[in-house]
Amino acid sequence: MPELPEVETVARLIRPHLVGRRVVAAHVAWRRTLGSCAIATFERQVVGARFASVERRAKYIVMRLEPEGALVGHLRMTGRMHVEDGTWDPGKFAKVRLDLDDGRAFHFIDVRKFGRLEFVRDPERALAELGPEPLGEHFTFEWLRDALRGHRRRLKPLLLDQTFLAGLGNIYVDESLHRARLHPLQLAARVSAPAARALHREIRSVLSEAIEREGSSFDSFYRTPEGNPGGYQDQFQVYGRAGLPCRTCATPIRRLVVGQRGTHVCPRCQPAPRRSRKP
DNA sequence: AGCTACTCCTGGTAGC
DNA sequence: TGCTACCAGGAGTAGC
Repeated sequence: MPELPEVETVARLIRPHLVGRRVVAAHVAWRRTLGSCAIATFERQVVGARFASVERRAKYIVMRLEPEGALVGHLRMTGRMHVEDGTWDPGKFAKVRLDLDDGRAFHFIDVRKFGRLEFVRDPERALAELGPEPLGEHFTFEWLRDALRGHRRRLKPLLLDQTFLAGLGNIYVDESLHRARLHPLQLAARVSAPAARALHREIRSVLSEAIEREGSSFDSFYRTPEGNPGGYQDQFQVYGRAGLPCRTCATPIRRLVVGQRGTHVCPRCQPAPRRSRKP
């Protein structure tokens, strides 16, 4: 499912097709994609506006509009964005289409309908609760070490919390924890400084490598705006590899459930914390 | 504060 | 072949 590397890929690939373009018409096939906004209101706010920029913040795509406001998109599990010629058929899962002044069209497509494309007047305020960007300058080893100390939560739920750190999802948390040799149930406050340094390093390298490969595709859902699958799934060490040998030590990867999320660990590389709960 | 459970959704898959 | 049941999960919310 789209996490930071997938969303970054989408933003990079749609940006050159959108910036400078004006919206000449909007078609909404599923109202809830717009959040709480009525279709007529959305159309009034978007039609006639011009795309000023396309940026990623956490797992959101922020498309600033002139003269005001922004479209804030979230792909959730199965959302896709495309910019295609006007004759292109987005298929039966099309949710929103914005016709552009160059004859092309922006499409928001979503099988499971969890994705969102919302108009907001003030994107800074709408996204104010998010934590730091893992690839940004504020996410330093020192920040992570100190932030972990201040929490009594377990590592995995904490790293998935977008108000703590913004952009990681289930896949890249599992991959980062494995590479840092940390167990997902480890209490954050008990992570040593050297382990925090490893976690900081591995989060950044996992995300950077995944962006280089345009994200991960392991089912039919995530595709880039050009229709291509990502390439990072070939690098997975643990995610989706339950029962398969660890690529480091050959111990079979185990799957557990942490916070209702499928969680993948190597029991040897990532020793369980003392006094960990038994299932 | 931090946990669990539930909601929203539907294609894919396992089991019969 | 065709049915049913269940699974995946990002984020929001409710309740303990």
